[in-house]
Amino acid sequence: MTTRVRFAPSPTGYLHIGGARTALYNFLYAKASGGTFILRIEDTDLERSNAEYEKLQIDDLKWLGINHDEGPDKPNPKYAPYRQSERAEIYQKFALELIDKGLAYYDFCSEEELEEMKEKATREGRPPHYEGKWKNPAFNEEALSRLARGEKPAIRFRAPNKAYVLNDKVKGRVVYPENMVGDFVIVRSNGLPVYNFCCVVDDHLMDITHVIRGEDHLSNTVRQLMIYEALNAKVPEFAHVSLLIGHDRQKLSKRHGATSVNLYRNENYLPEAMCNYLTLLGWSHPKEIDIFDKHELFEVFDLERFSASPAMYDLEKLKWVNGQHIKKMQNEEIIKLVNDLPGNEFFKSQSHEWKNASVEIIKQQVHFLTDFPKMIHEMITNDHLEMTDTLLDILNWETTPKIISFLHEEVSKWNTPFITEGQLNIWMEQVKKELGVKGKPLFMGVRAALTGRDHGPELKFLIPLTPVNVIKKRLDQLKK
RNA sequence: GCUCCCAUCGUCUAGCCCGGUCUAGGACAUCGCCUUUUCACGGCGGUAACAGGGGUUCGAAUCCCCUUGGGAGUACCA
Repeated sequence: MTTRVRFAPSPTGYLHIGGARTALYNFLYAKASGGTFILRIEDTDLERSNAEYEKLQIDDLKWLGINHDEGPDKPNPKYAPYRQSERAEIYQKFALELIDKGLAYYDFCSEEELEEMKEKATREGRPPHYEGKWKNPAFNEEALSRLARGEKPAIRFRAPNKAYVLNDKVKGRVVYPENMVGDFVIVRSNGLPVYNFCCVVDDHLMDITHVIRGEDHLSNTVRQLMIYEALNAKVPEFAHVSLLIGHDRQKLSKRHGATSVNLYRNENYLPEAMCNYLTLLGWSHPKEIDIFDKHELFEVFDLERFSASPAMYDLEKLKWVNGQHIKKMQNEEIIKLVNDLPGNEFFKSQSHEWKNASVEIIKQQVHFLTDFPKMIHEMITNDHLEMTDTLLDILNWETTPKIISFLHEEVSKWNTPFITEGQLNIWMEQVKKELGVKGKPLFMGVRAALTGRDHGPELKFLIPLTPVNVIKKRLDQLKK
């Protein structure tokens, strides 16, 4: 039997970092085991679900390169549909079957009655389990007649009073003691089924073999085990991955800042870097390496190397990972991406040769794609002089004004758009011989004169990339 | 409250299942040095952890128990 795994988000918001991580783990496991990765939309909560969010989440997954083999947009007729809201009859049928078998029953209790029962139980120190009259089979007939009259009951599952054991791939052996949960609702009175029920029905019908999901579902799993049993369905393997937490060690949520994938997408983080970092939050590579592409994991990913404890989401390491991926990228690829960045007209207008040369030096020292335009502006196109103390100091050296005068004259004679490295060397020689300047005063003086800065990449790389008219403007200002 | 889960450097983690090879390894961050005209990158090095207490054992980060701390669940949410 081939492996079938699924990611089952609720379209109630943007794709969350934690969701992306779960999706990624499922995707990787499918790839590693030659299986199928399925996207299922859990939209039974009509009030909170929204078709727009479904689309946005799928977009974000696609951006991350987490591609599903089956889903609402790629249906396999054998398993479709993939939206729970479109599977109502299926759940209805299964629920009715459970009622027939006496494993579930209609519950006509009102919200108030339920609330009251719960309060009473808590007051008396009992677990707040359902104890309403409809649990009693003696009321079956009354239930049927009220149903015939058009009343709308919920359907409640009769929770067996016994212990359950789960052999979780991450948590190990988990024992749910008997009486841990009471009878729970599987179909609401409005006819819509509830998560714990449809999840099992779907996983069963879709032949899901491994359920990889967040640890927040671990307690709920006992309910699902009960339903698998009632349905006489094969129980899949479970892997409950630990949660992502914020700096306060609480479950990661909106108040921790940027927790939606689209935020990182908008800031031009590399999707491959995001995946890389997310993978590391709870899973470790057998060779202990920490920079890799998804496809490099297809061979080695497994369920055995998950950490059981929660992981703190930390931007610092993500920043570093992103930088590492930039260094790994081909210049051509970077050029394409940088070209599309906003506010980047200068870069776009340059020759391919120029782009390649600038990318080559800049990629060595940045962490983000957006640093490219920033660096280009800062080092190359900006003709505004920033008078730092260090720069002022350099300008006050007795040799510097001589260098400025000399270069001012030389550069003004220059009329091609760029200065060549060869020409720069000639000038350096001339300054050295004719003006008698060498060492630090030479390099810093020339740097100050040509760049108007006290820092930057090596001059021999930088100057051939800088337009002559920018250099001229800088020299004009310095001359005064 | 009850139930379940978790516990190694500030952070992510290796090691734990199959006790000795661990004076606990790697990575991020941090600090120092080297390289560089400067910054960055890079290289080298440093600081830094087995939550506490009991067992079991010749020997425990590794096995068991308790305590403490953290997390999740306890819905006609997912």
